[in-house]
Amino acid sequence: MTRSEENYIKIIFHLGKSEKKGISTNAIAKQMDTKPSSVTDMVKKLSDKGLVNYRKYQGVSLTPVGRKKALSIVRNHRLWEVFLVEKLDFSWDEVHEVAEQLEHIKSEQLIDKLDKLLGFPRFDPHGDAIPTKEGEFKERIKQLLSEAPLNSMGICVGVRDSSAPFLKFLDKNNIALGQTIKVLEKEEFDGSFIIEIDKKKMHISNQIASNLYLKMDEV
Amino acid sequence: MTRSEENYIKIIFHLGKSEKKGISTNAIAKQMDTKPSSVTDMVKKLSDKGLVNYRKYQGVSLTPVGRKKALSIVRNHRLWEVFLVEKLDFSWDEVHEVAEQLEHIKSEQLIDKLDKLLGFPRFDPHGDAIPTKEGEFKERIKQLLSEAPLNSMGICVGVRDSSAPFLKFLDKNNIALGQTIKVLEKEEFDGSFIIEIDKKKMHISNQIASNLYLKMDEV
DNA sequence: ACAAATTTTTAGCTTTGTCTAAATATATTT
DNA sequence: AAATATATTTAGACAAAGCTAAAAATTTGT
Repeated sequence: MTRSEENYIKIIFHLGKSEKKGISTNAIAKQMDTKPSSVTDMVKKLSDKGLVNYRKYQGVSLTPVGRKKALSIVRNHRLWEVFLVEKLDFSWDEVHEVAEQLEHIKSEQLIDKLDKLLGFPRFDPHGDAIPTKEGEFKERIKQLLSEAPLNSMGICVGVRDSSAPFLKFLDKNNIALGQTIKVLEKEEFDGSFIIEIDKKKMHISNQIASNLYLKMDEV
Repeated sequence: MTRSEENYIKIIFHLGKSEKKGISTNAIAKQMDTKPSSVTDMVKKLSDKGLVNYRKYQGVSLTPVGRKKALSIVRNHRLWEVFLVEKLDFSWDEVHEVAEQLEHIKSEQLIDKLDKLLGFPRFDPHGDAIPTKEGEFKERIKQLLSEAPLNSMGICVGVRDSSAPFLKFLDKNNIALGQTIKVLEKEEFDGSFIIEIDKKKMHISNQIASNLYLKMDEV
């Protein structure tokens, strides 16, 4: 598989998660930053190779083989992201571009050993699940902390209110993107929560909880 | 610079170390595993870009800019080799192929941080010097331990006699490829040596010393 | 249901890096 | 120094992956 083929497969995979029907060449073109006509060409090639299902004008979807391949690329990408953040002190938002290159390195041994070095992580720095070597993959959902089930765990991935006072509050309380948060209790009276961050319990109001996005395990 | 251009520059650099005159397209073709005619095409392009000096039928050499670029690629390659051996437990002889891919990843920040993670190593697992970020580079020479100057240090990189008894002897005495060896004393009477390995002194006969290759610093 | 708008595909061209076969320079031998 | 051998370059072609412009299919609006 060429690098370009791998990129197409990866993007079709990501688009396919939200869309149940065939993915349009237009949508792919937008993501790949290329023209729809180029996509048509490539999609035909991928179809000939048995990686996607394609019928003219009807959009594209991955075959089981294509999906397996896509999962492997996503696995590489996310493992490298963990490496960059954990071992090389990249920050959260600097890793994507580099991981985009590293994901194409071809060596099964390399990925196995990298996985081991990192302690077999299950999630990347953005809170997204890392597919296993065998291709198991359980997507995590982004949701508001206030809507998360009790006793669930997740990673803080974003804010709804990005006003200065709110961000200041988060900073003061050591709540940062990428942090693991466990939802312990909900007080029905005022909708406030008790959560655990860094092995410390803390109490947050409903207003805070309704403005923090987490990536939670499906429970 | 494309990946292919980088590979040409790298190979011209390596060939240029032994050869003082222009490098022939034939020699490059052999190393690149391609045809001389393809080399001619590429070499013209590199010449247009100011990376090599080229006159028809007269061979090729790197310009200062080309050399700088080559050193950067060699630096990447060797740093990745150190990473693979030190951090991922690759063995000595498994690293080249993977490093060949990793060397082309484009991110200055990545290499800086990798360098730091590895503790700013000066030599790769094969005992070859790693060019500095600034492009300083002092080549190491492979020579027999028996011919190394006193008080010099080097890395064991090969054997001249590869018979089973010799290899067995090395194994028994914990002398392995990749090991750092310091030459302490030479006994003129029988040509034997006192060397230091792993902070322990040991005595070896001239016969052993004349069959071990080291990469030594130029002194 | 039919015209208009949009999406998708086709056809033909470009660039990069390669190849083969033929032509031309250089090197070697006698 | 001429003849032969070897090395190098040129010319023309090809595959990959992209583009533009035009044609065809699908979807939308009335």
